[in-house]
Amino acid sequence: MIISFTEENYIKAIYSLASKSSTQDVSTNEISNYFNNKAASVTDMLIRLADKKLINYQKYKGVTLSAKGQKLAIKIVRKHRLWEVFLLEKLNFKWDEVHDIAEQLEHIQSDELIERLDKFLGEPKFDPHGDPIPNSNGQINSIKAKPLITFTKKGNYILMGVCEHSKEFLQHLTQIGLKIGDIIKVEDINSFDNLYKVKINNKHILFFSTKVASNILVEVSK
Amino acid sequence: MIISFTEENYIKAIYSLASKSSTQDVSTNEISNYFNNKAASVTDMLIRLADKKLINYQKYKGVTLSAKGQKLAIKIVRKHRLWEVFLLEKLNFKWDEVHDIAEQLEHIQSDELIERLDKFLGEPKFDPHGDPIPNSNGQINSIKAKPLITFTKKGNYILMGVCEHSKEFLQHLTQIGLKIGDIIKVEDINSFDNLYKVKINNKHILFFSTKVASNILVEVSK
DNA sequence: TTTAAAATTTAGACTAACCTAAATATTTTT
DNA sequence: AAAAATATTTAGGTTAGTCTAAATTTTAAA
Repeated sequence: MIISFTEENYIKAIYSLASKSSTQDVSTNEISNYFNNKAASVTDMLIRLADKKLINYQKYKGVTLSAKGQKLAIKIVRKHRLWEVFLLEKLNFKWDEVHDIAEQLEHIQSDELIERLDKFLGEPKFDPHGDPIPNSNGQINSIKAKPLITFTKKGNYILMGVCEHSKEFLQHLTQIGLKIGDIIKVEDINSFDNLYKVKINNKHILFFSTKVASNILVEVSK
Repeated sequence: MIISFTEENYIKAIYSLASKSSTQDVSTNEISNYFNNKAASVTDMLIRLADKKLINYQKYKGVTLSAKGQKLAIKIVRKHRLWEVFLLEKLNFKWDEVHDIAEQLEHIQSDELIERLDKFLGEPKFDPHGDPIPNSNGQINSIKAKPLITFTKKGNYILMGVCEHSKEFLQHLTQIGLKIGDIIKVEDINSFDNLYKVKINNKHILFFSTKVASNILVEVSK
């Protein structure tokens, strides 16, 4: 069965929206907001995706991915994240530059290519933003890291990833000198404005806004 | 200006047909044979490509690429050949496997990506089939190699490339133990059936049919 | 040089993926 | 529970890229 570029993007969007939202079903409006297109266009596509058995769709009730759709979504995510690693590690792109190119590369059709790329990169487990890379069976390491803001105690944390993936946010982190793997020592959390006073890699002091603190994923350092 | 995947393929086809044919203009029929589609579909597309100033088109007279179209074609060829090198050298694909995947990869849009890929690969001058890789300015090293069949004298030649790019032909060459760079010593050319008796790398004897001899590109070895 | 054959274009139709406007369902508010 | 607001679908239209069938132009042959 031929699945178009556009259909793949819808499947990925549904997967991503479902994982972010608390409810099971993804609504037509959520999808049209995601793509900045019209709800009518989304309905059109949902009918097509349902015909192809990629989603479970009931009029007015929203959609969930079928087993087949789920498998496809995870495969696309795997490809996207592997290509991001390639672009960063091999071609020296920056972590805020890799997403857009990987958006294109993820649609290349060749199972052999994915597996060889995976081996070439040394079977990485995480992409440059700290997101886990599904294995070839579609299994995904669930990440233990949580947003820094959920921690209210002083101590040492390690930066494991980000929730927010926008260029602007990633560039901001780079600009203040933060990267994945950095040790973040929380020295103080201001009780009035919730500002985090932290020391990075035992070197320089920074202050994290709640916006930063809620969008970086950390683990407690041992 | 947005140029679609399909439009790019037409530009590439016109480029390739023009370089193979003796006449200047490429006809509608040649293009429809190339794509195994209908002449009417081609006419439709030619009108669109002419609107975009990518080709010079006159009803019933065939087409040539405009300067803009030429530039685009060469860029696509550059991408295609660089990706082929990547697939062979880095991912260990065989030379008969790289074409189909490169057909997809050549449409990825990112000038930065091409230049970084080029550097990563060590700025290769030829692809796995011996075809020259255009540089970033669109200049192409013209190849001096000629089909073995054009040589009628005994002596030493080096296999520089192939004219025929089909999987079947490439697999045949691999199967008889021939690869680019091999030394071909022509020991005899049969005057009756034109069979070439050759010795490869001073080791094993082979016989080349005229089909093989006319589809491999060689240079005289010094 | 007129006729026959081949090549090419035009006309009209189809699908994918989008759109707008109108109709219908669902949810929220009063 | 009726009215208002919001969400969703339906109906009908658009463009890119394809098709078939018919018309036209060019080329080759008699």
